[in-house]
Amino acid sequence: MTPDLDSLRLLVLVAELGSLGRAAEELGIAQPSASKRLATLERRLGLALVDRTRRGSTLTEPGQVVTDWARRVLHEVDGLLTGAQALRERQDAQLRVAASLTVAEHLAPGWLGELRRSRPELHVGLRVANSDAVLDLLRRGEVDLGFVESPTVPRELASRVVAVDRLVVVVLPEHPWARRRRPVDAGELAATPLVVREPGSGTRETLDRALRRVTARAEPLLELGSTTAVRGAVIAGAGPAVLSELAVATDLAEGRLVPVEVPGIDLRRRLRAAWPGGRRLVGPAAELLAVATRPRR
Amino acid sequence: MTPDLDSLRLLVLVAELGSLGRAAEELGIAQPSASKRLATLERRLGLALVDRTRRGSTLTEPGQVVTDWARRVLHEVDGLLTGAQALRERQDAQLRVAASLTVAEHLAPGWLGELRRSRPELHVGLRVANSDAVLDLLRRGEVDLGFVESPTVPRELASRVVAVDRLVVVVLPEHPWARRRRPVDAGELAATPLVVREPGSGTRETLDRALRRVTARAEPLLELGSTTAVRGAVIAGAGPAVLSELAVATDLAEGRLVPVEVPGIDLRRRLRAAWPGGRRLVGPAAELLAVATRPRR
DNA sequence: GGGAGTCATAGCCCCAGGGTATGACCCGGT
DNA sequence: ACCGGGTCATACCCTGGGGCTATGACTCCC
Repeated sequence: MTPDLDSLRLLVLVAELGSLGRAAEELGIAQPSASKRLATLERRLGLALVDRTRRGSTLTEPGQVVTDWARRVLHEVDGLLTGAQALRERQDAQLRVAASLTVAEHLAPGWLGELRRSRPELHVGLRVANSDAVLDLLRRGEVDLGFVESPTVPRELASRVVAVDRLVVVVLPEHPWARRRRPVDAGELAATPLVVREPGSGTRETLDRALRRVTARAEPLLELGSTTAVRGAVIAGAGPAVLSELAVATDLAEGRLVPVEVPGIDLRRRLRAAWPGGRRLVGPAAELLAVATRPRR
Repeated sequence: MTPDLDSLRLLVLVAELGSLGRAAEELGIAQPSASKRLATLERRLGLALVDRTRRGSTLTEPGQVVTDWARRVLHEVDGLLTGAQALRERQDAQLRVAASLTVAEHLAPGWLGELRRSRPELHVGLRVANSDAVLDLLRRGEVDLGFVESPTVPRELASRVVAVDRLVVVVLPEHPWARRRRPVDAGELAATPLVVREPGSGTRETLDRALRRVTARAEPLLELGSTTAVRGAVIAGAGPAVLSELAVATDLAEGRLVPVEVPGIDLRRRLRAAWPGGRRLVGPAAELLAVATRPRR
């Protein structure tokens, strides 16, 4: 029922090389194996994906679409694999990186993948820790570059903003806030019981700081220990929540969750790279920093 | 080396249920199988992902990150699977949909997945065709709802804008346009050889229309027959290109490509839903339309 | 009419991953 | 103190998917 990733890889290669045999060679398997593999993939999906002619194979019209979907799957898989490799080599690597959870989950795989495109031989080690622990690792010289989401970094470390994460208020599409014309204001948000992260988490702190001025704060509806738990509660219909835009980007894109604008409060959160000493970064660390600070949308 | 998808699914379930045995039950396999599976996944990735205690299993710190990455992979896989199912059932389904390639590749899987959340039993069939062919299918009554990217629809069909796709000029981060302060203007864009789609494609038409006023048009650098081919050429360093924002969203997010602002020209393209007759949509078609037109970012 | 290219089929073999049976351990209740 | 209910791991067997080689069918081009 579920296709396996190697078959998807094969499909993409066939699409790019135009020949089953050459795709097989690229994958390091024999041509008949590839032939059989592709046949079972087609059988599993119930779709004819490639037209086999005597002079090469081209995608059918459903094959084109499926191949594009397969590329997206493989892109995520590659992120997982490079991320896992970096986690595995966290101690002895040429470039040792530490990142807070938000950065590690959403940004680091992309950066590492991008870095590997230009420096395939570079071994990068990744450690995940909360922002304070990342700063500690930097001070003790156990990592070369860190990514934190805390608003300040101690003065013995150099730092630079690499991205701005925005917290967004999200509700289900059925929720009254999703349709409302008049925007929700800060007072109303504060007076509404929300699904939130536990106190002490970066997300919660940013929210509390943004609502500091507002006096009438409602009790939280639910306090949960992870971003995915909060997201799950919202989708299950618990109520509105405040979450990192990075964490709900695909939910927003697909309309599963709806963002609610709340004018007048600042829910932005700066994600920073930090490194030891006042000295200029050189070598691999500088390259990763360059990748992370590239201009975006 | 590459993990298989069922193991990733198992990992996510363990994370959500807190118990290996319950996850196994959910997957319909025996507990020892799940135990072994998870062990081999950990061996393959070289990471301890879950802490097994005598009263349940919880994720380790690397396990949390990997699980989140796994969720992203599975999300894409689910899109592929629902998409493939819809393609397979394109003829006899309760709701027959036709979509242009752009919509089918980037938007349809999400919509269908979302629709299936509320209506699990609904069979949806999907056909992929260019915009003109979609309109034909609608006129002949072979589909109930269509999605096109053409600027107009014939008056015997009803329609509604569901999304706006923006074409963006993209270059590699090394390209001079990526760093430049002074924006690129329409004349300069038109005078620069670009990697573009072939004449007749929707993307090319939108670009040509936007640059219609400009007299000095350079010859294309390359004309390629698919969006992915164009994207590949840009990444390989061929030169600037104009591509749908939907197609390069992840490239932009990860800094692999850099968008170049070109003030003064309109590269937007409206994606529309269309359906037969002046009558109001009812039933499944109306539900899908509602999903597709939900407010976004 | 070969030669170079495509892909499919046949037959063999191996191991990954499934299942059952069972053991080790922890915890809580009686 | 002990037993029952919960956790997960190990041992063992067996099946099937997917790898390989050898070969055939076919096309196109020179």
